Amino acid sequence: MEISKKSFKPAYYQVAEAISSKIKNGELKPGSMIPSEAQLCAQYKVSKMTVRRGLSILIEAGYLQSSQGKGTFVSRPNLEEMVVNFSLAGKLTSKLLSVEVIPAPESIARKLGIDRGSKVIYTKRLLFYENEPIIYDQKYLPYVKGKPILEADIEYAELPEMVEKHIDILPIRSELVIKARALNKEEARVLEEEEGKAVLLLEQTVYSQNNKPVGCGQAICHSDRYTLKAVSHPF
Amino acid sequence: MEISKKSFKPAYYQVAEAISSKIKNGELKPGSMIPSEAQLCAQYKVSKMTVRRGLSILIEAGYLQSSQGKGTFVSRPNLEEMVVNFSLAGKLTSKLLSVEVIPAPESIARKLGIDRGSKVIYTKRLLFYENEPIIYDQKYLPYVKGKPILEADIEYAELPEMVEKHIDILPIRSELVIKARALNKEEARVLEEEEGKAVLLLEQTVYSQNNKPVGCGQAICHSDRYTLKAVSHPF
DNA sequence: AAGTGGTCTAGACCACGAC
DNA sequence: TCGTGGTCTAGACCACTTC
Repeated sequence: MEISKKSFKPAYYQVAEAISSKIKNGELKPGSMIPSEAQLCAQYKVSKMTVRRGLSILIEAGYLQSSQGKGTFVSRPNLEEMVVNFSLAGKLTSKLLSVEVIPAPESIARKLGIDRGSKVIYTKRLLFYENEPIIYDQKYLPYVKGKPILEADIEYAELPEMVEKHIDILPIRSELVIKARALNKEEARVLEEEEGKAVLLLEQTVYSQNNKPVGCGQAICHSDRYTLKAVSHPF
Repeated sequence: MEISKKSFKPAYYQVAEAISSKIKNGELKPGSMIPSEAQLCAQYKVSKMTVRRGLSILIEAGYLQSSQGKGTFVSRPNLEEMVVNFSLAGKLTSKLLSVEVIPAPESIARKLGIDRGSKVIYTKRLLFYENEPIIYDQKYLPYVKGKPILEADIEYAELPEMVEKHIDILPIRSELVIKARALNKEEARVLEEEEGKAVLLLEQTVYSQNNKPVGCGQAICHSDRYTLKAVSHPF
């Protein structure tokens, strides 16, 4: 009825488009039930697997919700779950300020689940955009004896990459806590900004397979020059 | 070979688990190619569609990457894309401070793509956690004549919901800009906090089908009592 | 030509909900 | 019992990459 087999778009995608456009233009309203899979198969002349694959796209995007035995229903698109792309690098240039092996401060030891005073690698980086300092980035990871650290590897590396290289563990999960805070004296000096200025603070922790923290870091972001953006999961 | 048909977990899920555990324990290393779909079918004694469905889970989570004609390869899990659940409500209680129809201030008119001075609905809310004010929430949406606003609807409504009810447009996309800022006098009074204190500022804009902005808002978050959390897309 | 991933089918069977 | 979504199959065909 509606699906063109000659199109470059696959059939399942066309099904998703057809239904989502009916939602967007109001033909299908939130709360209402859409035609059953069997009906959609007949209507679009495609197989059940194809219909289901199309629907699954819209389900994931939050446009639809289905429950076994009842049917598939239109829901409001999920605009509360948003994706933030937390990549400090990209267009920024990077300058490595220092790399040290130090005894873990209390707060870091707690975060990493290690003994206070255990040795950790502590790196400081400054990230620039067009020669202006934007982000002051500090990372901590457990120090493993006999694993030398190459400064060249650190300058542009993100936390997960450093963990993989220097602890030889593949991080598989990451958490980010987003806060606001006032700049302290040292941070202000590094970021060329006034002390006490409000800045974004991004605290990242990465975890290994066993849910053990294997690295953490904080990024202090000059708030006039950098903002985080998040977007709802689109279709 | 590995898949139990009696398990409560569907076969495709077991395939995903089997492969992801091989990645996590290092048996399959980033960069390396995994067995072809045909081989996996033979190994696990399941059909191609089932294998592919399992793989697609890991592809979406960033563990795998496949390219037509070449193969499917292990990649580092994507830890840069993180999901932040931006729901102000939930366990918070809400108090509506005011609802007004006002001429749009310059900044809001620009955000909403309307003429400066056009009428907008302006709502102010205060959100509490255990009787402490946490978030000062302000919203703006175009005023539509003849669409009365029920205060009861606003007290707990989020922006997309308000837009849907009062402009009769279903918002399908949302953007969030996350900043840090110092509290001004009015905000400090409302949040019972000192003026100049650093706070998180969440600026949300919601869009209609045609990518037209149909509402915006800002949430000022008491930073000692509230932090945003984001997590990497897990499997 | 051979091997890879990508799409699609027609139908089977199951689990669940409403009647 | 019937209609719904959820899983799975065996095989077909296509598009792309490599040799």
